[in-house]
Amino acid sequence: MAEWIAVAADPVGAGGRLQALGADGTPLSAAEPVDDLAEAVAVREARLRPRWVWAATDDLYPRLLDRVPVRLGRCHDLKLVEALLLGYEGGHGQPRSLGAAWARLRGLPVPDDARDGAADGQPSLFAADRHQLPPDVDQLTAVVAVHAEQRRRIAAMERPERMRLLCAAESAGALAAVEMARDGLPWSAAVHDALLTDLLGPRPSGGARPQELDRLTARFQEAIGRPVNPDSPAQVLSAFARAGVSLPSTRNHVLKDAGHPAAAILLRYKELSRIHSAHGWAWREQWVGGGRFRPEYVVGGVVSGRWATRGGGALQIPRLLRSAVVADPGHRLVVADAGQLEPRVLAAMSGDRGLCAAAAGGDMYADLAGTAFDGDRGRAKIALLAAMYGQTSGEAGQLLAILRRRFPAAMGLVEEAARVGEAGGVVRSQLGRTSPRPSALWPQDDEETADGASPALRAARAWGRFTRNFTIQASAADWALAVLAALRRRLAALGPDGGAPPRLVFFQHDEVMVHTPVEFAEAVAEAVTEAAREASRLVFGDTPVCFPLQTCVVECYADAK
DNA sequence: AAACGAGGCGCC
DNA sequence: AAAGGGCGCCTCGTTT
Repeated sequence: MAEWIAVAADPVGAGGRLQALGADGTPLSAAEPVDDLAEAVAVREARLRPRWVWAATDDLYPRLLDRVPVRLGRCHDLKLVEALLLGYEGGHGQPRSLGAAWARLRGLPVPDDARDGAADGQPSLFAADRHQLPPDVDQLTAVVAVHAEQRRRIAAMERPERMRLLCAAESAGALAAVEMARDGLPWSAAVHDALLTDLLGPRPSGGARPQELDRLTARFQEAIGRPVNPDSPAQVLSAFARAGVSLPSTRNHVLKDAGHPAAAILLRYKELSRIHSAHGWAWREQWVGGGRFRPEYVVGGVVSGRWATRGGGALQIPRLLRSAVVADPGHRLVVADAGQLEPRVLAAMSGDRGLCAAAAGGDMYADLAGTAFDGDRGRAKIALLAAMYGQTSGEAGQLLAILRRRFPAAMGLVEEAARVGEAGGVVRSQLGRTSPRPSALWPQDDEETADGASPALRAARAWGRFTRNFTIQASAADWALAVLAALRRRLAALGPDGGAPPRLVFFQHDEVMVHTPVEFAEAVAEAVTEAAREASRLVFGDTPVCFPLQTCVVECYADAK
């Protein structure tokens, strides 16, 4: 019956308290103590499918899952919502814990989030500490009060329905993040090992260096004529200088054009060295167990709404290693990737007629090339990326002039976002996620320099590029989160009771992966397509822009295209 | 010994 | 004319 139920876990033990809430957030009944919170939540989930209201998903949901294998449908994460609302209200960076929100509500001194368990990774002894609540404040009371206040704040906004959607999607993402961290990404140690051995030589014992890295180091030193450490950019630069090659840096694109035989060897060394140090045997020991790679996702870890990860570099799995991601026997991976998401977002947000027409089809860049760039798809792509990132150097400058002439509304949107940022203002995503303000130190000194670009001016322009990109990147994240939430709900409806249901196992900005028994694979692929359609309508409304989610069913991630 | 910024590169 | 946005994590080399 109750659509919303507030939850607080007891400081010690398995118990807690629940309280049903009405449509405006006010309690419908007295708080109900329960001995086994996880069991009580599971029972009510099955019966009522409410939206669970609690201090922080990353704190409570894992503890529930430790006791009962229940999957919850919906929640309202007070900490994540508080961060969204604070940002919207211009208060980025303020403490967002339950205790901080409570203190602001009551006009009390606001505790900082420094000892917030979720923030520093150090779980504190008592749940009350975790949420920064004073010892004399009842947690459930605070949950109910802060929740009601958050709903009031949302209702007062210009577009409350959009912020509600954003809060729901962010909270659903928090549920998914906990579940994905527990389920893990299928990872074949055998395939990974074969790959490493093939590239680096047999696994060295102790802390020894792999054969191939030693061999490449020796070859590089011979070619450059000095015993330099290839991992030291400073040593490498001076060695090249002594060999008569002056380089501005040791970056890949510089080395590619260095015109010295040692450069090619060094490039290969750097490629393999990175694999070894970032995703080698030591990495696997630390992050892979039981055939699963278990990273920890940090929802709300990026101001644009993208997720971050803690440990394991889950969002940087090298393409080279994707063959190690293999479905269990009898299972498949459904990999879905939103192609050209950001330019499509730009089209939908700006409503630019020409760009919308291009974004109605399957390959925007190709379409654009045909209408504005003499059939040159590569230039069309560079132009659009430059518009969204604020690039002006090289050929991008000319291409931007074409965009400005042909797609004035789209260019107007990103240029206005840049101007706002340069002036120290904030911009918002489609659903209302808000950019931070530039640091308080900015803009101060404005001493003119010879070329006219004072430090303050350069900083302002850099911030303009940030707000320009934020508008697009954060709106793309809005859409991706909405897809994730919609897909998660559809998957829950798919799975059998008791058996192994389809599971979300990976989410990376504009890409999702589901691990599923083979008999559900086609249904999962269908669910992905429907989730994309649903998210597009929810986030962008009635737009001609198409947001295709390319989906493929594979046994191995490397086979996804 | 630990902390930090810089340089660099993986992913989107 | 104007030096392309976001992240995590590695190593180096210096500072504390």
